Amino acid sequence: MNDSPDVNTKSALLAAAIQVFADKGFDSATVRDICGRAKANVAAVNYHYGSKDGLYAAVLAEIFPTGEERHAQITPDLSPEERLREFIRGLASDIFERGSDTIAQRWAIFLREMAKPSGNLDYIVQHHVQPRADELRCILSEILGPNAPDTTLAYCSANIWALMLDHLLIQPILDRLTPDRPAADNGLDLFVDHVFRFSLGGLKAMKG
Amino acid sequence: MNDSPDVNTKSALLAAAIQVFADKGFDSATVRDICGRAKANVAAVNYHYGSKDGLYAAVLAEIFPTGEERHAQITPDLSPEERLREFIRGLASDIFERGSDTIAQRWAIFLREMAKPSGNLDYIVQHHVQPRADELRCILSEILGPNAPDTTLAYCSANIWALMLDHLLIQPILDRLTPDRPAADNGLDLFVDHVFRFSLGGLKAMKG
Amino acid sequence: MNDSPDVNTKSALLAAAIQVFADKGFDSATVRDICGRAKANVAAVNYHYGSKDGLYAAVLAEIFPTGEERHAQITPDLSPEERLREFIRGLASDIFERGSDTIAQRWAIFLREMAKPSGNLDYIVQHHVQPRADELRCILSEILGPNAPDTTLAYCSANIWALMLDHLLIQPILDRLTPDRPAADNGLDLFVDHVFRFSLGGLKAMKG
Amino acid sequence: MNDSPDVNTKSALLAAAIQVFADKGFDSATVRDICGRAKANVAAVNYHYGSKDGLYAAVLAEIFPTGEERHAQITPDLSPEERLREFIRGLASDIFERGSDTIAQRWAIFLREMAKPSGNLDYIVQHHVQPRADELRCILSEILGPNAPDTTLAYCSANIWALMLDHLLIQPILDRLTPDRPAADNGLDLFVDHVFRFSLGGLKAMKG
DNA sequence: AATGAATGAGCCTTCATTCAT
DNA sequence: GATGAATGAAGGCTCATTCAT
Repeated sequence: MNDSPDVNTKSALLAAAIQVFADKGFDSATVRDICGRAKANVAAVNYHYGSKDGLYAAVLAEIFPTGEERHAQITPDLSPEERLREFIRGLASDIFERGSDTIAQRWAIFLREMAKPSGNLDYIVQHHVQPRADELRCILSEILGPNAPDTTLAYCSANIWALMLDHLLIQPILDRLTPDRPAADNGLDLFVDHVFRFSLGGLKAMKG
Repeated sequence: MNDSPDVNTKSALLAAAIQVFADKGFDSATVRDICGRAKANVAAVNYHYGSKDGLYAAVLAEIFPTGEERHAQITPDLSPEERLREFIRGLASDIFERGSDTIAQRWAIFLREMAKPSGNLDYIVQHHVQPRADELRCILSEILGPNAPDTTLAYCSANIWALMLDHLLIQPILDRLTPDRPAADNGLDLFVDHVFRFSLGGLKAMKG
Repeated sequence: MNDSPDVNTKSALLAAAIQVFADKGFDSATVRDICGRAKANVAAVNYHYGSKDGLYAAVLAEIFPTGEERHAQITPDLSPEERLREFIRGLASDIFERGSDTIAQRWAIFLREMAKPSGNLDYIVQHHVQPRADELRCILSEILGPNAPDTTLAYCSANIWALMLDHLLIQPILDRLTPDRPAADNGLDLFVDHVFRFSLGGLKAMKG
Repeated sequence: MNDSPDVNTKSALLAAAIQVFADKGFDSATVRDICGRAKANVAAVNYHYGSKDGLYAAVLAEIFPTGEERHAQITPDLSPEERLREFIRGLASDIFERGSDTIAQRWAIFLREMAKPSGNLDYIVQHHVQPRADELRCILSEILGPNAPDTTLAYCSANIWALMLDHLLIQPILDRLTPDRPAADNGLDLFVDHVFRFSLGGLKAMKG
């Protein structure tokens, strides 16, 4: 894993930056903090990434990879409903699988980016969201049938995203509203199941 | 007490602060900017609100009023379904009614607060969210029937919130994903209708 | 004691100022603090005393009164040695009599004024120190005899002052050097006695 | 390591700080002033010393060195009286030797520290005063003999300090009381001689 | 006679960045 | 290739003071 005694300053910087940006947000994150955690010089960020913005862009590129590698795995011979379930499960495990810190940090950064989009949101949407959105739209299109108006399709697609993402967004509220609720990440299957049934119910209602 | 040319520095400060906090976020907002827009001295914020934090707290208090004034208006003789529709309509008009800038700014601030909760989120949840959440839960409880498990109730409640709020959260994404989609705020009734049908479908699916 | 419900703002201000100036020094004292303790408006100092400097001058005038009222009490029919003892005793009780806070505060202010003389030191010296210095010089002159050179007289005078005052100046050092030493103010007589004997010994040595 | 045109910002900063702190006192000294005199950037103080406090601590450490280097020079084969004279002479030249500004500034800072002790007084006393105080006490102990009570020893020790230091403290007063007196620093030997004789006289009086 | 509001200068500190080595 | 030193702009905040009432 080690290229040199100090691990490789550039990637240590990146790793530290992910932590700090996720934790503090872009504005409140400081170059000094990042360099400190990476055990690097204050000037290291500018040296390796040109600027704080450059580092942030690099972080996004690292954390939201181009995403070509996924999705193909959903076998097309399943029924659309089954594929919806798989889609939901995949997204859910992305969101709640706290095993890897990287995932948690990705969503923290994502959320912030949503709350105040920087120029980099384009990048994220294009490379990370778009492929999944296309996949979902394709599934819904099959479920709703060919006659479903575009508006309905768009709305429903957004709805499913909503059901998933809001668990992300809303968590701080739920923490305060019902502090003793069952943790979502304990019962991932339960959650996936629920969202799947609710979504399907909603979709059918739109169809009928 | 003062309608003089500069209207009242304290409230001018508050108004400016709402704008700036909504636009830049707490960290990136500067006292100087706020005072500049309020045509007040740099020291005015500290004089009137003690500190930047104090001003922020005042902004939240202004923008998320204690909320006692609402909710009673939903007549209890309506069917639960009708009441759900009314609830959705009310929330939707809160979110999308762009007539008053204040509402847009409130949600911008709300979103940021969600992405990085400060100590003030407690306040918002308690005074603003809690009453509405109670109301929704009450409605859902009637729709789902007395036998619905608590988990389901909690999930469904969160789901409805999600369907509403995510239009807020997701807008920057949709802007990039499908820039030419029909604007939600043009067809408020359409949106309300959709969410209502989708939700009801989902709820029924949970019940059956 | 009360001229009006709020005691008389002007003198309340003065009393508060003495406390604060003694405690913090002129530079670190703040008008707000003083007004706060006097339960007066922020503008009160400027209103009543023109400025912070004006208030400080008033404090000095209050704390170092013109001093005409004293000294006559030392009966001239005592021997010069006895009069020296009385002088020392008088000064010592001024310095160490902690019964009245005013005295302690006076010396605190005096010390600061010595460490960095402001224009007001002239005032203090003229009104407060001069009369005592004259008295001491007169006593010493008798003890040393008419042939003592002026230089010696000046030095000796300063020496006696030194023996007294340094207990003021040096206290913070002694506190750190020998924290468990016998407190000077417990044995005032002891202290006076010592200084008297030591001084007399010194004086005789200068004479012989 | 650097003799370049600007000599070394860090030490230039220190030199400037000594001047300014001595002249204005800690509270009234401004970082801007110090940096200005050192021809350094405003941020230089924080960079090199962490804070204004840090710089002040560095100044004290510079100006009151640990003091191990002295004292040994007084040859133990002299009589106690001779050693007392040497002690007085050494202290006097410290205090009045205006050849080096540093010494004058040291005492100015010392005086202020005495008038309002900061946490750093501990440092000064420990490193600078303690060794000299021990030395003096040792000398006095020999002069007063083994039977002298501790109190007397302590008092006498303080007395000698007083006779020396007060010329520092009292100078601003004397300037105003007898502006035309012979300057002490012109006749250093005279002053040393006087203090020595006066002290010895006092000590003998305590002994007899 | 007295005050609450407002002011502007100035404080220490922190920031991302650049420069010389 | 990488760094310690240095920079200047800007940050929030505090201060004594003034002004309109």
